[in-house]
Amino acid sequence: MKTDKLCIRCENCNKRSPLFASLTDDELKLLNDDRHSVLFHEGEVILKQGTRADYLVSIVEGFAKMYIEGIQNRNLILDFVKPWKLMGGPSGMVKEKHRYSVMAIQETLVCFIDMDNLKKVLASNSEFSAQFLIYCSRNYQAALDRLVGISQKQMHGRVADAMIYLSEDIYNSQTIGEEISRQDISEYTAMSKDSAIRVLKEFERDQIVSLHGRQIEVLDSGKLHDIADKG
Amino acid sequence: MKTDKLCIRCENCNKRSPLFASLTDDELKLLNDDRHSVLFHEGEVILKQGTRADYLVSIVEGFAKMYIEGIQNRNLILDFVKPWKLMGGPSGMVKEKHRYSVMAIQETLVCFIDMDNLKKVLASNSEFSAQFLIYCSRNYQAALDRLVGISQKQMHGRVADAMIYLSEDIYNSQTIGEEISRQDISEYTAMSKDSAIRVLKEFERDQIVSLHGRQIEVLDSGKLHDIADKG
DNA sequence: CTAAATGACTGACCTGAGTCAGTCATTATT
DNA sequence: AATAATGACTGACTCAGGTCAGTCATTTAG
Repeated sequence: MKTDKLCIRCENCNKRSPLFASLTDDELKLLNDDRHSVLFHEGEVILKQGTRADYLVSIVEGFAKMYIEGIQNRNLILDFVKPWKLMGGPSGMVKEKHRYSVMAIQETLVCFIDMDNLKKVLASNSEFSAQFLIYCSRNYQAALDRLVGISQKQMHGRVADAMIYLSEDIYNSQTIGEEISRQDISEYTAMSKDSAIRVLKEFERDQIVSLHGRQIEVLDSGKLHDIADKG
Repeated sequence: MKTDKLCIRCENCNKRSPLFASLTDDELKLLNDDRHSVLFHEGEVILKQGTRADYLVSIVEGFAKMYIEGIQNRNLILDFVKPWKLMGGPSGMVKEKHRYSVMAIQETLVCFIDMDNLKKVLASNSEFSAQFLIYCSRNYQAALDRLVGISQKQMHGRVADAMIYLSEDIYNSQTIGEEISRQDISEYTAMSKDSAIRVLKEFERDQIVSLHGRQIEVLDSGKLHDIADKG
């Protein structure tokens, strides 16, 4: 594990996480107590479902997936996460175990922030507390959206959703990188890997995407949105 | 609409909502400004998806369902709610429109609390703010649980989940009341009404439940849990 | 009192989507 | 260089679960 990339002084990098914008220097210092950075390699588990939620986890650099380990070893990917996503907040609030795992998809630098310190800052800074509440609310709403998508759309709609999400929100590009496997797509869309491959191939046949190995290029974003809307 | 049941003085009834326990009398008074109670009849919409989230909604008496109006008029019931459930918080925080509707299943008394007043109290009372955050986190976690249940369990498991939820969490009784229709069960379990009926009938055949009209009596809660766990 | 509407229920049918077995190409191992 | 392992891909088969058409019992409306 390399150390040269680790954040020793966190005051700077904290300021880049929009949520931390409202914190005073003193409050940032408090968060930095017991804070530590760790570099994870591809495939390594950053946060494991079932462990005690003692830390807030912040992605500083890299790329990871957040997933629930469900029934019979089936995973459900909740989100692909990049800087400056925070994780573990909701579980930390209720003093429970983490309800999901996080795994690095690329080399990923992560900061662990002590939950007790977070709570102190939440109690002392009402603006920060309001922002944090907004962040939790957005998580909730995103979960509701996925609930509807997964329960009411069929395969084509769900894959279209995934393509839109990945290209527009995650990659900000027509090209979805090769770090996303077919298996990942199937776990994000709640379907079997074979079915995901099949649908992607149909999209390629219909000139909606083009496939270069793992890399996926969105050719017709309009059609993608149509399919996603219709279900 | 009857008025004799309406809460004119809310200080008392506020104290029964566990979330409000940490509020001072002054803060309660602030919440009670612009607060109003309304009695809804069965089938009436208490809160409509898409309207501005200006109020926090609190169920004071009665029984309602919280549901998302999804694609092609298909609904997804998120929750059956009874006193003292709060709703509309997450949407209110992000100053957006409500992401779900709420409909009275029985005659239901509801309090509307002004969102701006709520925010003032959140800012002034950090203990309340922490409690509110916990409430939002629990909502989020419940949504994650449903996400896994709906995407990874098949019909029998999902209906078993619904029976357990209704009898253990909502009715606190082996008997699920006749205000829950088959359609409601199908919208809670994300399946067609016909399939829900079919599964319930199989459960009856297998002595797991007994059906008396709309009323459902849980006979073998152990078997129900087995089915729910296996998926 | 009759007619229409509603909701539980059932059987027949059909299709969306998972499973399985296997090919091919690429990468890792010895 | 040969072998094993991995992951994308495909076709054939199966089945869970949705749709449809219709019955029956119970309410509601005229």
